[in-house]
Amino acid sequence: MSSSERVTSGLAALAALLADETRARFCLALLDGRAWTAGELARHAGVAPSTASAHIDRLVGGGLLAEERQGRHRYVRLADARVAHLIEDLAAQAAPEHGRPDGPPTLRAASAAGALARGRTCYDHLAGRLGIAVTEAMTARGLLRQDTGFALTDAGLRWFADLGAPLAPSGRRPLARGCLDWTERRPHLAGLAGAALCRHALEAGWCVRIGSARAVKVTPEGERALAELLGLPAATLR
Amino acid sequence: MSSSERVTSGLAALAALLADETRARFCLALLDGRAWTAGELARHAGVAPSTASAHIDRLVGGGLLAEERQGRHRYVRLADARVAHLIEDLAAQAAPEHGRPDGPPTLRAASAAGALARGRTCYDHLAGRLGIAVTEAMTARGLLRQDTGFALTDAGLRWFADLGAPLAPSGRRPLARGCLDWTERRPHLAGLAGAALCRHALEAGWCVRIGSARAVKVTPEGERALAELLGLPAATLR
DNA sequence: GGGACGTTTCGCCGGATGACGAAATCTCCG
DNA sequence: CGGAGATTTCGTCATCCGGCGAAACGTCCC
Repeated sequence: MSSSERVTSGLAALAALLADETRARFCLALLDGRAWTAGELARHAGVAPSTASAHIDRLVGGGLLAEERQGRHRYVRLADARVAHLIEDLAAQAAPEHGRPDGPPTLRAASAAGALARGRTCYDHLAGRLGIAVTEAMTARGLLRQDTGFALTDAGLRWFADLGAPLAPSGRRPLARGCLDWTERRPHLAGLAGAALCRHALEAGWCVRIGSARAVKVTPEGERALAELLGLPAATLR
Repeated sequence: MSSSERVTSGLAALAALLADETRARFCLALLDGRAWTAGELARHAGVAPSTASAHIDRLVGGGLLAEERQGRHRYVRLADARVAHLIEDLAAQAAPEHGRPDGPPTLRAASAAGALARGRTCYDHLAGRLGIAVTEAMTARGLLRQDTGFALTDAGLRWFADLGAPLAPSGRRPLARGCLDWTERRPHLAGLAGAALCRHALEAGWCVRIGSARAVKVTPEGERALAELLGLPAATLR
């Protein structure tokens, strides 16, 4: 009983951390995987610095955020991939049903900005249309198996090695896992492989971050590489 | 902006549902996968029926619970497997670090009640030592692959078919997924396959529920079956 | 040294929320 | 029909919590 007692209050306490709009906004912003300063978060959420400070205290205390102090700055980021995944899951569950009416918005999107794939990062891996497209292409090529769960195949392991980003099982984080995309409603590749792919994509110039949000856009080189390595038609990303 | 606005409030609202101890207790109780009446939940949590009623309203309204009214009873259960998984994930994250001191408790447990495996159900699949043992045995036998993610192998698919519980991909729920066990700190089999296995185990008399909690114990027939089908030594479950 | 800047501490205020009990509803069953 | 039991509605109360601004504290840089 006392044990179940602890689990109950632990769950409630953890949920309480995310139950406030300001703290929720902080966490969603931090899903970009980078470290933000306390002041940046305060401005982002539109609250006073003192208010933000107290919130950050609670989030750090609750183990959701990790902090690193540098001089007069207080940098915070999500504690680890597991926390990031948890927040993504919650956001996915909370996402409005968004039955997308295929009216003007779709048409406008189709005719819009050239090489812009509606992609974004989700903590440390690719998400959005781009993330889904890559994940589907890998599945179609037999690099990833989604029919019986979510795992890389041996061919998938080789593919990463050939890419120059060999995957080494490390710690508790799984090599591959599906992360439900809350805009596309389908899983995209997460886990160590997802992180490695995203890192490689940014380093190799396949895509670049745009703005301060989590958005990324595919570069021409990226289109070529994805077409060659995964058979992804450039049109898919536009 | 308005979109990110909605996501933020959605996340906060969802978290707020679980941020109350009483509601958290309800949800954890409902993890046994069965339907409880409003009164049962009220007694379980030690609150007045009127209080419980209001909480259930909110949980149902938030989509976490599904209700079914039968006469003067109001039955509620978790809305679906996804909600159950979310709650398990949160509980796992919130679980105290539980560095288990291997003193008396372990010794006592080792010498205790004969054929009692410390198993339990997690919504609709097996968890605890039993769930882990089964998952590990399936992995060792090549029925499940955990090194590159978490997925059944083709041999695993056949194993379920041979068992008389063929798996048919259905809807959005994945065939196999890892569910982090918050007492064992390792993933056990969840998803459709986990549910099928648990259902089969209960129907075939491999294990029976004990008490009103989520605990299950393995029967002698269960020991025989698990030894034969998975090479699980009976001692593992004791 | 001194000013600018980022962060924190403190005290206070107003709104939100969970708890209860009493009484009203509703359903079942004798 | 009428009583028993399950659930809900309503009014009330106490508490908690997030917000702010002012002032203090540290660090950086001129």
